[in-house]
Amino acid sequence: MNMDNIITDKTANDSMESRIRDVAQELFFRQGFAATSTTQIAKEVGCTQALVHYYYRTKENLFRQIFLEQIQAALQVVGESLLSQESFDAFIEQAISLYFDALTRNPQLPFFVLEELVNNPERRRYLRENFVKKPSYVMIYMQFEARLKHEQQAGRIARIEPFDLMMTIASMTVFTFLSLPMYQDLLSRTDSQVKDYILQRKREVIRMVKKILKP
Amino acid sequence: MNMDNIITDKTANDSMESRIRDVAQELFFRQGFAATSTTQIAKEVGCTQALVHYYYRTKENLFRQIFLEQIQAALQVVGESLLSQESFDAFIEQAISLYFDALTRNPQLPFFVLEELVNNPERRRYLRENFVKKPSYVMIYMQFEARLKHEQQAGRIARIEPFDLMMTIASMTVFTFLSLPMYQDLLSRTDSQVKDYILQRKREVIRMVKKILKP
DNA sequence: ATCATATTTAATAACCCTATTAAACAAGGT
DNA sequence: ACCTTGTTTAATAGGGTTATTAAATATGAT
Repeated sequence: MNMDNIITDKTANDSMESRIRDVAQELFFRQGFAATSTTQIAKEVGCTQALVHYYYRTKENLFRQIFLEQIQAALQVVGESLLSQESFDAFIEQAISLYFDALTRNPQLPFFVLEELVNNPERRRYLRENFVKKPSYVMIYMQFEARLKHEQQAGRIARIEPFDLMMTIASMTVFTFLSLPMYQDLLSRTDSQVKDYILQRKREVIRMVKKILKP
Repeated sequence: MNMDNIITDKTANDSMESRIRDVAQELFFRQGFAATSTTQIAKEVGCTQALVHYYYRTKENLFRQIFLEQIQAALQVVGESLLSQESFDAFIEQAISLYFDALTRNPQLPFFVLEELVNNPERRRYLRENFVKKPSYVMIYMQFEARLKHEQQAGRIARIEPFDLMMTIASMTVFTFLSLPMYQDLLSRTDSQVKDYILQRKREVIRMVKKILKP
């Protein structure tokens, strides 16, 4: 592998290594870990299956790399939203909007993460070791908690546990995208109708959360 | 297969056929379709793998049977909750409570249904043909819609689209259980703590939905 | 006791899967 | 031109997978 390569943006790089990574990601997203084979990945890339193993040695390895990157990117969005210095209401609005936009760009992400965490204790352990323990991620939550408590003491918003607020926002955001294939298919919606639906749902979620937060 | 069998309750019946079904359900729930093999099912039942195919011919067949039963049972709960003749607020409270209780008894159900519907267009088509079209299920939704509109015209609750209200309740209920393994594992909670958490979350969801519905 | 019917097993065909190995091929440096 | 290093392929070991088949075993009815 050429480590002198100036281009480090993996998505822009079209080397075999990154093409395998990209195709693998797409297939893991669509089908999950168990239903995706290295043979299928190779076929879709247009190389031999041995090459997939040459670069990543095992399927589990390839998966983990993608998995961590995705989780990291997702947590990044959550972290950034907390940097807002505006009023709490504006911050909540901005945060929800940011989540919706991030997931609109990557609608399969919630399911991908869920699938591999729900029925895989080993991966949850891996996640706990690599992220939840990390001070930076603990800090993000504590910051959110402090800010909420502060607003409550000032009487500007209603009493609600920080964890409950977080879960409520996560629920409504994530579930919108989890149920999207059902929405589209069962109600026979076009892609453009789905886009409108997401925007409309975003507005509605913001409205509802604001109402919940009213003192 | 003995069709004269008086016992029709499948869970109480310990014939090989139903034992296979029960074990298969447990494994499909825990691991999903792709990660579960008929060999594993047979091993857990204590019979040969050929027997699994003798009764159900294909793995897909066995899966579908379980899948339909579960969806049917889930929709049953939704339907029943609408029979309530109490005030709208009481009805909402009762409905959410019912969903939470149903899922507490069967916490893997949301993920099981999701897993197989999200990345399987073929199963979504199957579901649409078998359920969404059925007049009884259309009726359930229309009943809910009519009742909500009626309350709104009377000025007793705030303006909100029936679909949005339904999605909101579904989001918060379903997501609680989807995220349960993460909650338990990442925060190192005991089973009893998890139980308390579910109850607490149920109360909170009811409280929030009521607040959203306030005029 | 016999016979039909239902249940269960052993054996196997015909795959597909992961991972490794050795050999072929490219490209750049000297 | 040659050698080194990195890339890619063909071949294959050693599994596991679904599904079918024929043969063995139970069960119940007559």
